[in-house]
Amino acid sequence: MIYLYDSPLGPISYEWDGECCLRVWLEQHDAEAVLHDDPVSGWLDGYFSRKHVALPLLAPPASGFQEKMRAGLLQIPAGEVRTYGEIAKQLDTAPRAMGQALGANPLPILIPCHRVIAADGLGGFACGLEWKKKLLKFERGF
DNA sequence: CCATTCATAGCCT
DNA sequence: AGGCTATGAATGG
Repeated sequence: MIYLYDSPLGPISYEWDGECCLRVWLEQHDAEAVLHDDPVSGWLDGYFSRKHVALPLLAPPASGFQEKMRAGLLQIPAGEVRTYGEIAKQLDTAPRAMGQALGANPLPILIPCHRVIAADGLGGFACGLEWKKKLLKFERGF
């Protein structure tokens, strides 16, 4: 089931099967219902009110690498950023692979892929650069 | 200082 | 298997 969450930064849709969060869109996808009583919306409430809430159960990573990447990203404190290169070194992989894996990440925001930027500029963002800018701007207030 | 090139590893078709 | 990156470092003008 896909739900819609109306965040201060824009519409967020997510698929929730009652157990774990399967995927997240940074747009009004094909939301079938508006619900505010599951761990995902609870986490989003916490995020946007700058409180720490435990992550809901997430869809299992598609690969072992994505699992490592997830763990690495979750170590980044809110309001801070890393470069693709730094994460790559930490995970003992190549910077380019990071972009690929991050772009394939089905769970933006929950997995804070927006806190990863290029060594010189902003880098890219699968769901639109505007979101990345907005999220980083929001997190600067942490 | 800008443009091009290449090494690199994981993802998609 | 081959092509495509949300990169980065090195090179050449």
